[in-house]
This record gives sequence, structure tokens and C-alpha cells, in this order.
Amino acid sequence: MKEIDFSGCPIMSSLSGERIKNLFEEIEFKINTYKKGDIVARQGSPCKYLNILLAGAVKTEMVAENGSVMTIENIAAVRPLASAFLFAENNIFPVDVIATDFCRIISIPRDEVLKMFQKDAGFLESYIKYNSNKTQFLSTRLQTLNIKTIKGKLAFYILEGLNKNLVLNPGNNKFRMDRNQTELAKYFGVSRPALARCISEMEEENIILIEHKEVKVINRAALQNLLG
Amino acid sequence: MKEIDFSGCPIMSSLSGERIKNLFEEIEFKINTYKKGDIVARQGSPCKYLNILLAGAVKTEMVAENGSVMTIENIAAVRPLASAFLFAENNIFPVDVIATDFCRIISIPRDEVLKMFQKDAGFLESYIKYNSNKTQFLSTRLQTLNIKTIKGKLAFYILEGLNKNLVLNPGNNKFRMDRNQTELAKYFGVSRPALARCISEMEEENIILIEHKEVKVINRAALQNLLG
DNA sequence: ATATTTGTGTAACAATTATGACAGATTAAT
DNA sequence: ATTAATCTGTCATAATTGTTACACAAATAT
Repeated sequence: MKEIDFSGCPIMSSLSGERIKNLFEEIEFKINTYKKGDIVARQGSPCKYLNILLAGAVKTEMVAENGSVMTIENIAAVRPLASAFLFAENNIFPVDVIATDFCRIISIPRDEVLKMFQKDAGFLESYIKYNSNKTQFLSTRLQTLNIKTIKGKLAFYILEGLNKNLVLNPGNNKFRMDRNQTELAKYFGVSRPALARCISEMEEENIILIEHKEVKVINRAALQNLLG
Repeated sequence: MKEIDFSGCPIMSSLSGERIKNLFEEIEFKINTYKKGDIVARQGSPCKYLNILLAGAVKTEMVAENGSVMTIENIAAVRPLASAFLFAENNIFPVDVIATDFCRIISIPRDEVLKMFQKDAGFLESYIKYNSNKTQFLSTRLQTLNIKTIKGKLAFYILEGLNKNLVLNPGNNKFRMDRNQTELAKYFGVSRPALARCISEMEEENIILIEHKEVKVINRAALQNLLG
């Protein structure tokens, strides 16, 4: 019990440490560990537990049959994994979940989660909210894919990154990417050389300037125009 | 009251007609009608109500800034609309919702829905389940988009369509598409001529045969190979 | 039955991206 | 500090798809 720390977990946010302790004394669960590179869950395998990443980080990837891979998202502790699929009729993992670091993951059986819902309305509400946010995320991801050109995807990504930092640095025109070029290409589902070429061109056109992972926006209007 | 018929609605399935009647006597709601072509909700507008399509049909589309459109799904009554976004932090419609037929839509305020959760656990459970299924759907949609080639998308679509009919016609190699070529191109987010060309080529290669909306699979293994 | 609209097949050409390959730069490991 | 591994910039070529255009077929309306 002592080893479970849910602080920062969005679906546990409404619960006090005391409350969590009580809840987990009454339910069944198990904890597994994984090392970097381990496959935590396979695309297509059934999802019977609420899995919460207690420590470490994972990435989720979608694999097409020919092996072409698209990274969906990177997840760092403490966060639930695939919580949206636990109660679906076809409750299978839509992605590969791969440890990108040493990981500790708690697995709570479906039925125990239902019990927790009954015992604590706050938990239920944050669960619904979290899944809503998740769906929103998938929608945004769909939107990115709906943009056909690489320049457009990049523009979308940069404008989004700028907005996220807006609260921290209002009026700022810089931000730091959390991916390198290779990872970014995977995220977009495009080839790396093609992405590099687009970056070069956009730098030549004085729209952006990228140094390492630092992105500086020079012509914001031009970025907006690229979105289509 | 007499005009509300939720039969067939997945999030109301656990409730008896009597129960629904009682619930809806205690809560606030409104009903609007739309004619074919009307915009029910705009991409980006806030989602403050649980909207349930009581009669008619709508389509949801994602619009990129340059106007390129991708149809996400077609929805026929009785179904909730964008139920997954109601409780998200950023509760905005991710899509345009457009009436494809005369529609009646009931709108229940967010807070009233919360009340209904408290009053009826069955409703709550089916709500969670429905949203889970929705997320699964979006994932599948992402998967389709992750397939790069048009032939691959088409192969995925056909194999999926075949599977859906499997229960009705086991071992069958035919099915009827619910979209015409133009709609299918929009669904894939590709140009119509390019789709037509791919169909032609796949027919020449003796993989499929499409007549009107009737699809016949001749070489299933070849379809599998195209998935990548 | 005829006119109108909508859907389909096809073509030439342009634009974009993938592929594979390589050298140089950067970062991490020892 | 040096080596090894990874990342980046670039290129030529091939493959795929978009664009625009047009003729014809099919469905729908009058």
C-alpha cells in the first residue's frame, strides 16, 4: 500500500490520500514493473484492467500491417492507460503501449473499478472527465491527420505548441519541442527526409527558425496560411 | 413529453419508458428541429448540452482551414451527438454537425445530465459505455488514416465491411457499401478521381469487382497485402 | 418521356512525398 | 577526451496523389 502514490493522477485528483488508502484496502489489484523497451500491452489484446502508470513513461503507437508506425502519444506518470477502452463493448487496446523508461503500473480489474464508482462519486466524475478529455485529444489527432501537407501539419503543431506556452510566456514567439525530428516525423506519419526538407524550406521563407528543439516563429500569419 | 421516444438510444437502453418519463418530468430540456442541410453545431462552438438525435440523420465533418473536408461519420436517430465532449475541460465540438434529413434534437443541459447520473446508475453506466465505444470508433478512424495509400484504405474499408456482414452471410464475399464513390472519397480524405483510379486498377488486378454499391471480393489475400 | 442533376470513368499534367543513400553535426557513453 | 551512436541536412529518383477537364451513365424531378 505504502508504495502507491497517485499524486498528479487526473482520475484520482478528487480523492484524499486517506480516501484512496481506504478504497484500495477493499479492492483487488496488482502491480507490475517494466523496463525500457518492454511492451506493456499489444495492439489488439483485450483490456480488462484499469491500468495506471505509477512511475516512468510509455509511448503508444499504432502499427499498420506493413509495419509502418505512427506514434499517438507519449505518456508520463501518473496517468491512466487506455482507460477509455475498459468499458467499451470491443474492449481491446487500439495501440501498442511501449515502456520508454522503467515503469511501474498498477492494474485494477474492471469489476473493482465499478465498485469504486459506487463507493465514490468524485472518482466517477473525474473518470468521465478524463475520458472526455481523452476523446478530445483523439479528435485533435484526427484533425492533424486531416491536414494533408507536411508543412500544414508542422504549422498546426507549432501553433499548438505556442498556445500551450502562452500562459507561461504571453506574447512569446518561441517554444521548445518535446520531440526530435525523427520522432516528429513518426508523430506526423511522414518520412523524416520529407519533414527535414519542409523545415528547411520554411526557414528559407523566413517563417520559422528551428535550432535543436527550440522553435522560433518569425511569421505567424504565414503559419496560419499553411494550415490548409 | 408524449413526443419523446428514446427507443433504440444506446444511452437510454437500461431505462424503462416509465423511468424515462419520470426522469424527464423533473429536468429541464428543449427540443429543436432542423431541415436537411441545416448546421446543427459548428466545429469549435461550445458543447453545453447533451444533444440526442430523436429523429432524422446527421453527418459530422471535420473542416481544415483551407476548406478541405473529411466526413467523420453518419449518424441516424436515435443517438447522442458529441456526448463525449460534454464533460471535457475544453468542451467544444470537434466537428461540424450537419442535418442530412429532417431532424428533431433534444438538448439537455450539462447540469441536468449530472442530476440524471445521480438519480439513475444504469443511465450512468450506459453513458460511460457509449463514450467508450465512441473513443474506440475514433481510434479505428485514426487507424484508417494511418494507412497511407488509397488502395490500403479501400482494402481496410472493404475487409471491415465484409466482417460486418459476416454474421448475416457467413463465408460471403460480397457486401453493399453505404456510400457512393464521392462520399467514400470524402470519408478517406482523398480526391475522387484518385479513388476511381485505384478502384479501376484493383479491378484490373482481379482483386475486387464493384458494381454500383455492390462490392465483390475476388482475391481476399491480395486485399490483406494492401493494408500496409 | 424528357430534362436536369448527380455520379462515374478516364486522361494529361503538376505537385507532393517516399525511398535510399550519404556526409557532417551533435549527443551520449566510456 | 575519445569513441560510438544518434540526429540532421541534403540529394536524385520513383511512386503516389491532386488538379482540372471532359464525356458518358445513372438517378431524379418535372
